[in-house]
Amino acid sequence: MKVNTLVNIKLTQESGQTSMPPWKYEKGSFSNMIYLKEGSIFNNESLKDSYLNELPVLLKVHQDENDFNNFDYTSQLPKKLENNEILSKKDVKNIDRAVYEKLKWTFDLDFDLNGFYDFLSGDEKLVDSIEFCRGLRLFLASNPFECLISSICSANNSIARWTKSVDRMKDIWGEKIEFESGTFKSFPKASEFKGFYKTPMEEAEADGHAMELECYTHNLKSCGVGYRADYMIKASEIFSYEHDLSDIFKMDYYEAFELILKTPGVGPKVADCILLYGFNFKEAFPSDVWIKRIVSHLYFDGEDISANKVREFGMDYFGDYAGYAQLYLFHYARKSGLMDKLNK
DNA sequence: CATCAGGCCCTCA
DNA sequence: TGAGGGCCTGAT
Repeated sequence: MKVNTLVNIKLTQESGQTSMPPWKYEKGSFSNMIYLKEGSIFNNESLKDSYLNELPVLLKVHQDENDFNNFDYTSQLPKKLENNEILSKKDVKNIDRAVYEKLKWTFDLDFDLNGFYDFLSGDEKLVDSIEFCRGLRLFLASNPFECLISSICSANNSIARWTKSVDRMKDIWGEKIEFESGTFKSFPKASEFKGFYKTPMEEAEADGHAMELECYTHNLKSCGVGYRADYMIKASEIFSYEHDLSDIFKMDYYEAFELILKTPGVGPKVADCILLYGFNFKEAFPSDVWIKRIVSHLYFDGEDISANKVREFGMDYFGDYAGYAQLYLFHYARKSGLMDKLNK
């Protein structure tokens, strides 16, 4: 299927947004398994039972180099459904529609990017960012819990490290689903996550120390998350028992911010990342040290501004464009060489 | 080998 | 209510 919309898929995938690691990249296509949760997908009762209204689908997105005005996508059902003639025409149609909705969500395709560029054009400090970032969009979470853990993992960490950690968690604990194009793994649910071992020692004790300690690698520390393992376990407990993450979809920004900020390992910057990349709250302005440096340089004459002041400035100055402004400022600074200059 | 980046939590004014 | 030290890992 072809979609005609301005978007740079590769740039969006590789821009380090904490919704999830980049998808599997092969021969110019990005692939990922997503779950369709719409209860109305199936008419067929046996399918409803076997998948509890969560149907895994492989989504593959291809874009020709340097043509950012359109892209192609295909979807595949799991192998065990492939030659399943019980799928009615109506089921197939419902699945196709749900896939397209998920695709639009993932790359924020309904956002009026050219309207945003009109806004940037009115700010002489931002107008150059358009050419450096053309087609960059939000990369929205397929799975809010994965976004929560990714975001906690990203704190005081590098993009390369947190993406590797999250991929490793999927590899160890994810549900394995076979597709014609290969095997994919899901991100584990909060209710499973809260039972994971934190350290090799915990894992070894549960196993009666049957092997050398270094052989135990199915635990959070072995994923390279360090001291964040504690935060992640506590966060998964909170969102298994006390709160349902999807409740955040029903809240306004301020209520959601207060709630998510109470999660261990989640401070103001991570909270805004979760709300922006996980839940599409575009008024969030995640303020990390880079945004702090860039905003200080561009709008405060180099004066050292606290992260909290930067956040307030961004939300106030950019309003509903705050999230996109943050995304564009970061990548503009990265690509234009401004970052290297500010790092001195 | 040492040093450093990175945001949150905790302690102490 | 804000300043500052320590945390864990991987890159250099």
